[in-house]
Amino acid sequence: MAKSKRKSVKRAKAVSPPALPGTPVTIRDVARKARVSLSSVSRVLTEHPDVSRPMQQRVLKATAALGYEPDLIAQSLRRGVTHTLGFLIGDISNPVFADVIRGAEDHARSKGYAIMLTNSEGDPELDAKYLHLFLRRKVDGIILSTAETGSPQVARALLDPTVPFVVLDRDVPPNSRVSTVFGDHASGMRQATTHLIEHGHTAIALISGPEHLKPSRERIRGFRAALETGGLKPNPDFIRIGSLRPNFGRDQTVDLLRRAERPTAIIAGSNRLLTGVLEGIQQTDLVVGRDLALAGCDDVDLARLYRPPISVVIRDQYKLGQVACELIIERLANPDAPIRTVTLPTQFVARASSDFPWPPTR
Amino acid sequence: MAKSKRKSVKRAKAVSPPALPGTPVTIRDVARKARVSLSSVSRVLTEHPDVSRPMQQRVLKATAALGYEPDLIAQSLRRGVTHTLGFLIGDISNPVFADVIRGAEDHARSKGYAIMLTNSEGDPELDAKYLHLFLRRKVDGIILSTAETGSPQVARALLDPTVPFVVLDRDVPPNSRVSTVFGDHASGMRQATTHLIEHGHTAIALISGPEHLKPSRERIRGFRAALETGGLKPNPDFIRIGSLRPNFGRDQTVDLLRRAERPTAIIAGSNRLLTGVLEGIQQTDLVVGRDLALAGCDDVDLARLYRPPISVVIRDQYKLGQVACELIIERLANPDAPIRTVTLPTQFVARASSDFPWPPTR
DNA sequence: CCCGCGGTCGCAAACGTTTCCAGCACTATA
DNA sequence: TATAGTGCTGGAAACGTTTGCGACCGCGGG
Repeated sequence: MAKSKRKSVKRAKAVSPPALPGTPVTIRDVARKARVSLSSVSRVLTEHPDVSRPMQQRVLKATAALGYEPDLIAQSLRRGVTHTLGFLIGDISNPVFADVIRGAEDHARSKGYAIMLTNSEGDPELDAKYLHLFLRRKVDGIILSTAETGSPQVARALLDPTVPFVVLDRDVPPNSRVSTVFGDHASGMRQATTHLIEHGHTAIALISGPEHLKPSRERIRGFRAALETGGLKPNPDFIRIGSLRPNFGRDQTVDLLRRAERPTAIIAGSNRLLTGVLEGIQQTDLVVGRDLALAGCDDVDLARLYRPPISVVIRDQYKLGQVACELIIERLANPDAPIRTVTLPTQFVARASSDFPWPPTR
Repeated sequence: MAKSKRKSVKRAKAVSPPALPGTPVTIRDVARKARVSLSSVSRVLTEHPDVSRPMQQRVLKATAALGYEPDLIAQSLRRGVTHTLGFLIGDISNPVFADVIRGAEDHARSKGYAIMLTNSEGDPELDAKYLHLFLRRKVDGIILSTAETGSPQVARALLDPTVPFVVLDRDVPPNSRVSTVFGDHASGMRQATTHLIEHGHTAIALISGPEHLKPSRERIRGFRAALETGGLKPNPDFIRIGSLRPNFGRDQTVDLLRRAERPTAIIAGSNRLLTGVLEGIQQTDLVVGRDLALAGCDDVDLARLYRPPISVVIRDQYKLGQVACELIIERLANPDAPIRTVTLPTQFVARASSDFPWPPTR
């Protein structure tokens, strides 16, 4: 192997930005150019202490000259770590998830992790299937925001997880060894309900998702608590518990508003229900802010820009994603770190859709 | 050239099948259990023709018994293919991207690909940086939906791509060897403008993003074309070209509506501008559907549920993501497949915000 | 003079696959 | 009977890293 000693101009000083990745320059090429062994190159680049300064310099120069960058796949195989997190999302169409993903992705990236995203479209079987795929892809941790109904296989995976898990706003089986992040939905809903009571409403309806979903359950709890505190007896007919789908919100709304004793205020128990509720209201001839008061959940564009603007229970969705990531990376850095449960606050924001006295002065 | 007599004692021979649940089961365990060689196991599982039926059966049985599944990282390293696509998104907060991602992810998954998502938050430098990271992670292809302003490094990567690229709704440098998917924004905007003209409007304003963005440029083109066809002279003061940010929409709207000769119809040239335009309108005392007509782009919840519902130019966002994925996977399956440019249709949907005669009969 | 000892470095064995290649036992053809 | 296939199998070399281990060197202490 005769090597033409190409005394090229020492362009070490000169910038060497080219060599786009994908070009197959391996650690072997660097070793050859620097006239050292593979292991030495590796040690220099991983900042192992056993490197002399002269060699370090030679290696660094060669690395820069060739534009070498370690192959992350090979690194993963050897180190058993992929620096990748899986984010399993049950319903990506929900606009709040844009923020959650953004929060998670921002934080992950800042810590050198990439996020692999998959969407189970509300199907519990797919939840299990894609979870499995994540594990086969050897992700280092998993963020789980599952469909409405849990899957037994997913539940089993949570009992004895092989990688750090964090579950968003969902119940987990007892004795699960996973972290969780919850929103304090009860508190926000309580504030919203109290707000309506204080403005004179006594016939308040809640349209909510199913009780087996923690957020819905909490909201119902907050709603009832506020009624009790306000000295109102809950009218069972005004509590419509069913599904999170917009159609449910629409149908229940139409049904509520068409009866003789109709509620004077409606609370939509999720942002997707809110769109249904609005559709339902539009099917009657009633006008929000005049004929009835309305409140919803999550600060989506729709709520903020509707006319009148709609009061909502807000939470920091970006932070939700961020905290989820933090919990995982914390456990990745220190495998003995404890399982944690974080509860994020919610807050009611009054807007024109409900912030007027009832009955309306006219 | 056998250099050393490799008499290394395969110590693995002695190890017994581990029942420890934490221990990963590898192809070696399967081979041992089925009493065949590594290569045979691999051949069975990759459905190589050179396998006898008895051996196939033994291997399959052992595989099932041990619950073996190939390590995807090792497979990637060996095969040089990761079955992963990178999706670089400039602005994940934009609600239309939920559908785009869903379309891409659904299709990718159905073809055995996973999607790695990253968000550059509109920063061209981050675009370049994360693109680079994707390549280091050895993704098989990249979907690019970049920030408003392109990065020179990204542009350079498009000229001589190392993996299949597809660019969404953005100009690419001449001679780029990448596929693209465009929306036919000109057509939709032309329909919208014509609709307004036919309803009696002669003073129509367009608030648009910058001309260096292909979608904005196309929309402006469609707008002008419709005016010309309708025999109207474009009023330069009514064409506000600037940014896609909601604040721009708001400010321009306020400015337009506060002048003596105000437009009787406004078209928002993107869904994000629409939110700004609505804010702006709310700052005046004008009412959409009575004092002015309004149209926007993209069928976001806000437009559909606003009161009155807002006319929009729609496109199939889910399909946008899906087609992007298809183009990449097509080229992955057949590396000689040609670069393609796909244009997806847009369509104007008239709603109450504009679907009334002007001047309004009253 | 010998020994031990940091400080460096290279060799080669992993990590878990796929795949080239050679070898074997048959069978079919000449 | 020799020859040339076939059909199936195992060995071993990759893929590009990291890292345990041993070796070499120069040096100071006994």
